[in-house]
Amino acid sequence: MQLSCIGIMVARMCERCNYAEMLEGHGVDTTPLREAVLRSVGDESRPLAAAEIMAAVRSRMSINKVTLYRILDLLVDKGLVKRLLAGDRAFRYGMGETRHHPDHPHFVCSRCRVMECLGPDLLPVGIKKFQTKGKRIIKHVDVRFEGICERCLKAGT
Amino acid sequence: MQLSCIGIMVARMCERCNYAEMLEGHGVDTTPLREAVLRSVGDESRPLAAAEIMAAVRSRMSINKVTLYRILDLLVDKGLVKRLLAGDRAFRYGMGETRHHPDHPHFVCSRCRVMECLGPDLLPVGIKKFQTKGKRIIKHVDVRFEGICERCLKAGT
DNA sequence: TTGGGCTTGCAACTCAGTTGCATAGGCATT
DNA sequence: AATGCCTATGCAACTGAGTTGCAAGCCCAA
Ligand SMILES: [Mn+2]
Ligand SMILES: [Mn+2]
Ligand SMILES: [Zn+2]
Ligand SMILES: [Zn+2]
Repeated sequence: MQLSCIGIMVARMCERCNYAEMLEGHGVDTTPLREAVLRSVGDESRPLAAAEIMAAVRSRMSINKVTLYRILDLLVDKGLVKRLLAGDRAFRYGMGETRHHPDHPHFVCSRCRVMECLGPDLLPVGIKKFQTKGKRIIKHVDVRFEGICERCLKAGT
Repeated sequence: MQLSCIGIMVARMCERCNYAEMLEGHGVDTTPLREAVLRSVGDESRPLAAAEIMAAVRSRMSINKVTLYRILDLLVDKGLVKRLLAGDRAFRYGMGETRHHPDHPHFVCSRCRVMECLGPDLLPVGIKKFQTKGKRIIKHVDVRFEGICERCLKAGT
């Protein structure tokens, strides 16, 4: 089923994800707030700042700022969510790697600071072979493209 | 002349850089503080946080926090210095690209958060070809390796 | 029913950087 | 010399994003 062909289903970005199930699968007890936070991240096509996640969760239920940050810490810690750097002082949060969501680079617009996901095919080759080089241990590689996004380009100067 | 063969010369990381000259060459009037900030960045082999730069400058002269941030903004704006992301909330500052300092990726230790420069040869190939792909304009690509540094490995658990 | 461990909330705090406004020097114009 | 303007610097107060400390509520086990 295509995402573009329907109305009510479009609300969920990833219809293959059962968020409660994902939580339990990673050893995290499900609570309404945890599920709502994970859903807010998973339903978006781009990584969100904490303030955006808070707004999304609050459109459905009430949540405190501290609780949100604690849930995000937990989800990042358990690998369900990935904390990303956009170049400003606010972290972005996107879904962690799974079979459906392979590792991929991101693009950040230096004008509006919106972050977008790029295809995994844009991950430059030759990255894996550095994992063992030198005396340091390399755990992961982060590739971030920066420039001007389509929306800002259209908006002109 | 090799960096490793001498005593007194070792203090300066880059003996090819005349910092006052670099400032003027980028259209920035030289002042003692600007030169000291640029020197503090250029003399280090790794990118520094603002607090570290402040300590380095203050070992030679007096500088206010706001002045430091304004000088860093200016140097970044003029391309003399590059603002880098380490994964915590503090930016790091390293020398901008020149003939002597080509673009290169960085490594950040997720335990101690120290950032190190890696050789330009570790820049994965195939990055340049994405510059024109899609409707967005890509200005630069940032590659960041993360893991455990040599010092933290030696220090054990 | 009592106690311990989670989960959440609220207030206060921290850290890194920013803003507003004042002061001081340099140079040109009168 | 006096005036005005422009730039560089300093000081105090502020901001935004995230953190800490502690209390309250809930669940289940003993
Ligand atoms: Mn992504
Ligand atoms: Mn570097
Ligand atoms: Zn944009
Ligand atoms: Zn380390």
